[in-house]
Amino acid sequence: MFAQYSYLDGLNDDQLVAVKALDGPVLILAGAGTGKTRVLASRLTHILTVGNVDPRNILAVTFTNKAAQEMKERVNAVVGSATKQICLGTFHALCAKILRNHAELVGLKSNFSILNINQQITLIKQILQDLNIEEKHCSAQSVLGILQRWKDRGLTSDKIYSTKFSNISVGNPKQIYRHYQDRLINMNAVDFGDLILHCFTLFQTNVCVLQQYQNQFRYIMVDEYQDTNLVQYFWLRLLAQNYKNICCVGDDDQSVYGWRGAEIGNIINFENDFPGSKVVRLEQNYRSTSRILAVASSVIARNKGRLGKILWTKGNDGEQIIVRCVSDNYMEARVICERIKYYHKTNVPLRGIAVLVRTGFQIRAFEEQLVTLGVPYKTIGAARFYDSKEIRDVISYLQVIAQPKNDLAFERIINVPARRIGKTTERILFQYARINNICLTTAAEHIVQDEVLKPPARQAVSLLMQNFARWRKASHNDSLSTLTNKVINESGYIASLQKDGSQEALERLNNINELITTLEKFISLDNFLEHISLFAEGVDSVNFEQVSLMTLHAAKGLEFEVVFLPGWEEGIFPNQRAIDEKSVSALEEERRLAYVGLTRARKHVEIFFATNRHLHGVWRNAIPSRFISEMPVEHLAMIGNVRVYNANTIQRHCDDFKYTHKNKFRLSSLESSRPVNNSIVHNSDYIYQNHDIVRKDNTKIKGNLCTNEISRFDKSTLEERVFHKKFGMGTIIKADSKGKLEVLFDCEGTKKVLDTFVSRSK
DNA sequence: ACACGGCTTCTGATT
DNA sequence: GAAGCCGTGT
Repeated sequence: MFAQYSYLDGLNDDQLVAVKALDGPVLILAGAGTGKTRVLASRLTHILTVGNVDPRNILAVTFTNKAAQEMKERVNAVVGSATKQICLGTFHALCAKILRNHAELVGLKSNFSILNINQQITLIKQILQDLNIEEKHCSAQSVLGILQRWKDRGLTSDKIYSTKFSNISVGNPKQIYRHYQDRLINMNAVDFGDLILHCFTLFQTNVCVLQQYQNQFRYIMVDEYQDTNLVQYFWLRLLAQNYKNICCVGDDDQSVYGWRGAEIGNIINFENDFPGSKVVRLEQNYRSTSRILAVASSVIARNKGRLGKILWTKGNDGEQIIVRCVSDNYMEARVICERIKYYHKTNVPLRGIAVLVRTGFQIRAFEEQLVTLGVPYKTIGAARFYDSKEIRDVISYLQVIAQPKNDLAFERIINVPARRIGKTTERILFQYARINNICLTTAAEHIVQDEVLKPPARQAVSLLMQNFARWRKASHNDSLSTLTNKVINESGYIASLQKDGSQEALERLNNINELITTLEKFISLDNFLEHISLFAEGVDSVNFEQVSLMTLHAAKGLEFEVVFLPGWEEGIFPNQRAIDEKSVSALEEERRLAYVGLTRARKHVEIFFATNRHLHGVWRNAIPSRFISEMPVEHLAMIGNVRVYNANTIQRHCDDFKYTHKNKFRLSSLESSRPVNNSIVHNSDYIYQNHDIVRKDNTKIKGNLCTNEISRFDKSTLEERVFHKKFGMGTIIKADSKGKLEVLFDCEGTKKVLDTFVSRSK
């Protein structure tokens, strides 16, 4: 009966069921590569066509901007211009939109700022200082982490009764939370968690507003449901209460955002949460070879508490998965780039090749190697354009113009470039603002009328305020780029960089020019500021012939013909923190990431591990990831000196990691399991000399081979002679077990130095 | 007010 | 190995 609808062509039976089930709650369990996005887009089209629904009555929520973009494109291809009217976006973007319409109901103004992570940290630091809590006892970051987790669970500060989630030893987290929220409201600002939480509060406390949206959204679709957190679930449930037409799509095996508060329980319990729901499983895989599926399934099968799916394919067996052991991370980058060239020669387009890493910093080595080989690549999730200092500065100016209460932005640029507003003046200004409970801009405007400041300072502040008043006025008429040009010229920002004249300053000037070019794309200042708050990445360059370098997280939802998976070592992947947590759930999340990585590939997977890794400027040895031992050997091709450890051995080794302080762990007894020295000695590119690794080509001499020992110095080594690069020869007069030394230098007197900065004199 | 040096932290993923 | 923080010196 639907035969006339071309968007249904070629869907399999399960997919058809999923597309046609429009009414009531539906859960689509979509395994990797089972055509989920296609089903989602078809379903949206079906609602519009068969259901004859106005696009404005559809809410489509995704988790990432990338997914939102992709869905927009797919739906647009079928239904055209109506797509624009669908309420489609990430949770955060949609909530921000709703909040701006009703800001005053939660104590905000509609031009509120959205703080980025650094601003959040700065704010927490200020609050800790206000409350006389020393950061030694609780770092701003850990405090923020706790607040975020509370927000993820829908807990406003008045709902915090016990502090059992917290490991803060000093201070009262609830009190910090309250102060933090007060300051945010004062600054007319929110953080990421607030976007959802405020919106949820808005719905709870304003029935009329809630009803308005409940009535508007006749159909709700949620992508990546496994990644939603508790407050997002509450939010969805409120909105779906009226029509109950909610369709959630997800895969419990690809839930990898637990660290951000995602509740895998949301998807596991869907059938209980939404009574009368239908569940559809998509299990036919259209992407990978059966070997890849077998390996991926074998790994993920070790996880407990899955909903359970069995992926199958009509495709070929394909080739074995390659597991390659290399001596170190530099070699790893080199070999992978060689392999990229190899695949490229056999007619795999570069865009079909990806290197997927566990952590962002790994990307760099591949970038360097690809640059030297002249292979084009693109990175996703690496250092971002909007993060550079000069761009942040310019944005702060723009924020102060559009959001006068944004104290953090004001603080950032109050003396940038230097305009003789120093620490003293700043302090006076801050105190004035706090005492009178006003924002810095207002405080500055007041204070220049008084005699509080000495004339030079007063004049400097006055000039700045006049500038801002003028720019603010101009912002209503000028185009965004004209305004920005005014700001960077009249503030002296450009002049200070030109005066500097260094290579670095030139680069900064270039960056600013680039920013001004991108500004042309935005229709207003507000529009631009919203964009940079909610969208991590700029515009994706057209993905022509480029290799993709990205994190496993960023790769979710993508597919490639060839996938390289470097760094499969205990401590890297699974990540050390997941190992340290010693919880089953943390490791299971790592395992799901492995599953995501493996299932990105259509034809070829190559897994790498290095026996030595240069990390934090120090050489460390490593053992293969336990995930390698979880894969069926018959599907693997092992290359190099591969030594696979079984899970028990690994657990024992991991127990041997001992904390000495904070995050730095040291190895105590891995003597018997060091493939380390062998592979170095046998590797033709390196020479192993006196505990140092020296490259044969003499390019670099880096660190010690085994610096991960207990400090070389203690009480027994007092009086010993040491050499320091800066201070020369000296005698140890104090030493603790953690590597802190006090040395009496022959020429420089007594200095406190670290173990790692001195060498023993023979 | 600002430069400089010593030291610490980062590198756990994203909105 | 780099960026950022803090204390000290000018």
